[in-house]
Amino acid sequence: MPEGPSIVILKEEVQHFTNQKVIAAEGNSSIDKDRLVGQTVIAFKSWGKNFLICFDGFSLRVHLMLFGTYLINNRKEAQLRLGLQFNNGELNLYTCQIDVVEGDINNYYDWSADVMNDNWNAELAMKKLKENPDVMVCDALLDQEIFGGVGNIIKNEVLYRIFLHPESKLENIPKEKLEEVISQASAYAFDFLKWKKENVLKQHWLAHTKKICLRCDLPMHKEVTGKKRRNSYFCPNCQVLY
DNA sequence: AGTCATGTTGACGA
DNA sequence: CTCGTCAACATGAC
Repeated sequence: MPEGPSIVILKEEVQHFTNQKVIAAEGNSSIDKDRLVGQTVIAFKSWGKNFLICFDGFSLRVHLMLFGTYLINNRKEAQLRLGLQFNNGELNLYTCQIDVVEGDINNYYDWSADVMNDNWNAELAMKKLKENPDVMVCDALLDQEIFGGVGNIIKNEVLYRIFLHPESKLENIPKEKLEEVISQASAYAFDFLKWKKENVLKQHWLAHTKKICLRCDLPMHKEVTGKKRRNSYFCPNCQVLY
């Protein structure tokens, strides 16, 4: 579910509920569900891995974390976190974190930091990378303040694509290579989106979960890297450590 | 069947 | 105070 492109898909799949009024709201979420009833959805948005349901004066911020799922016009046995009923169907959210954001959502999110947003700003990302010289690139890619929407799969695939070792420190990486980190973070997110829609995402993975490097035939390394302690799949032969 | 994982936060201790 | 570490949450794919 949870990387940025999956949230973009969710947003697209619920577009027919835009301008619809909430008829009923249920589920075990601790937010005030009564407040939602009678409210009209103004827009569905996404910021990185956050799915946003915008009403007049407030929004719901939904984060699917690692195991979050949703069903449209369908239900399952699992505990319902939040279900919204509309006249033309229902949206059911499971295993997610939901908060209320008061006021204008634009005051909470910088759209230029979301790699899939129309306002994504590569120059700003470069500025942030320069401000963190001692950070490893594997951590930088997962930093939602810099690359909103990038998750562990995108991280691993981007680094493999550009022949860059996950433990390279930003200050040691040549400027041209840093530019590739930034451009591919966004480019791969859109490839991910396309492949996921076609249900062929996994077969396009070149690094993530792979045991052998398809470029040099040597074993891939699976190793927890960086301060964020996430698994990196990489080829120590092909991916340069700066 | 057991293992692992597309994520994040907060508590705790050094 | 700050840093690192770890538990916690909860589900589905292989």
